[in-house]
Amino acid sequence: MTATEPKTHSEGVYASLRAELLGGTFLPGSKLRLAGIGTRYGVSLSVVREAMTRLAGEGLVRALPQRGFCVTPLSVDDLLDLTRARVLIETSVLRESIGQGGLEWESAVIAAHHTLQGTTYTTDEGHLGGAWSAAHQAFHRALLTGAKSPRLESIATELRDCSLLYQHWSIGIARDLDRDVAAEHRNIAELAVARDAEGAVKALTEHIERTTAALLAYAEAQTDPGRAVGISA
Amino acid sequence: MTATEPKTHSEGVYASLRAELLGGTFLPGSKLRLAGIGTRYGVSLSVVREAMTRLAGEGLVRALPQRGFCVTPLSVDDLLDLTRARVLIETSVLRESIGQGGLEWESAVIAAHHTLQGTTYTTDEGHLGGAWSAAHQAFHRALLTGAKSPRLESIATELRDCSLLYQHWSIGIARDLDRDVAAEHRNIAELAVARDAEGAVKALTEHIERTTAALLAYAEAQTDPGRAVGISA
DNA sequence: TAGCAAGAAAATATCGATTTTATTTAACTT
DNA sequence: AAGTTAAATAAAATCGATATTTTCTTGCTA
Repeated sequence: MTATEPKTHSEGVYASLRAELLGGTFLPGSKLRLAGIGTRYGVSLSVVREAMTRLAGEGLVRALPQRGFCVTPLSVDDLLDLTRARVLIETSVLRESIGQGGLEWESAVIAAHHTLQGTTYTTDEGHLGGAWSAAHQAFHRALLTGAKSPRLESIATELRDCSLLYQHWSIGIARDLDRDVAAEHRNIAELAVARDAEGAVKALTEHIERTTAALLAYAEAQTDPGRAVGISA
Repeated sequence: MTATEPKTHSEGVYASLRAELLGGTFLPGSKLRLAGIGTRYGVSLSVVREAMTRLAGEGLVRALPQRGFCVTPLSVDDLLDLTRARVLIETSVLRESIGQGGLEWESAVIAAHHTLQGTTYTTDEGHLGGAWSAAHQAFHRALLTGAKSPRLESIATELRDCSLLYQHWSIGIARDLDRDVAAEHRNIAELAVARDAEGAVKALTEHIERTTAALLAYAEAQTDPGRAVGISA
């Protein structure tokens, strides 16, 4: 394991909580009681609060003044906005990445793709595997590293993390796309390394939008019980 | 005044501290002692810490594990990256804004521009006026509201706020650009409202890059004492 | 005098308790 | 029985104090 020892207690709780959130442990919109989390991690309220504040800044959690924190509630509107933002930013950065990336960038992309390919998609319980999620994020991140823009990279990553919150509530349909997704990734990687900017951008756009479309279809299938899976109309 | 009463103590300190930071009160890179700020605002360390954590999330402050917080240090590299990110995002959003904005958007742009025009650029002491800064940010924000994308708007605003940190350390040269800046704003507003997307994008790009160029020239003029104004090579 | 080490001082990170605010429950009115 | 108010409970926000860690100071050594 490459788990760097957290310098501070708060940092550790932040990281763990973040992993839980991105792992789909909590129901979207559900309340996060500070005391409970504090005792669970064996720390004081202060450190939970600090971790929460940080997560709120990233948009994974929402702060409700005088009412604590809750997991960011999902909505169709936000999913559409999020998708739009992701497409706009990730494609722009990918274009620059392809234009400026060197050999080390190509290698990173190929390596990340290889790792992704070799990682199982779901766990036994049918949930998104943590390892796959990590590899997936790493792959998309690698695509953008050629642009050498820390700011843009981190913005893109943050948005991608947010959209991960949505993906844990649709694993049913996601399974149907299993084969497609792998092909899409291979396609994107190949086009990027071949320096076909427009092709890669198109493939990435479709990749992102296809996921959203699947999520929307799933949300719609839940005619009324949108609440049940945490997606409010 | 439209100053909404802060729901929570922490919120109030956060807002005040934020205003101070964007107002150029502190030297970039300087240490922010929690105890001092706490007593100054008459609150406990906890609330200062929470405010700081939030500001760190926005990039206005930097958290140094076990060593507290400092104002985000400035660097030429970061300024270049920041500019690049701003140009990329702001122009993309502006394009969409011009494409989708309705009459209410046009009105908002015109109103914001009018306010900006009527606001004094600097204070007596030669510092950037708080009122002008606010009007300036509001104008640039108004330009993007037509896109109707909360996420993209807030990302753009956050980046613009970060770049504001740089602008307080170059007011000397900024004065030379006084007339130009006003003309640039008028130009951008007119092109946007006239739905000349490409023209507006070009004008906005130049506007942003011109400011950066001025800052870089200023930084370079400070041959050695980059440290003195908080800009490290 | 420069460099290092030990001790003192200061500052941060964390805790446990208090105060304040929201939420639930229960009693009461119409 | 529905709605409303009031007490009781639970939770969050804040505080003041303690434990750690860093930073500064001072005295020593080469």
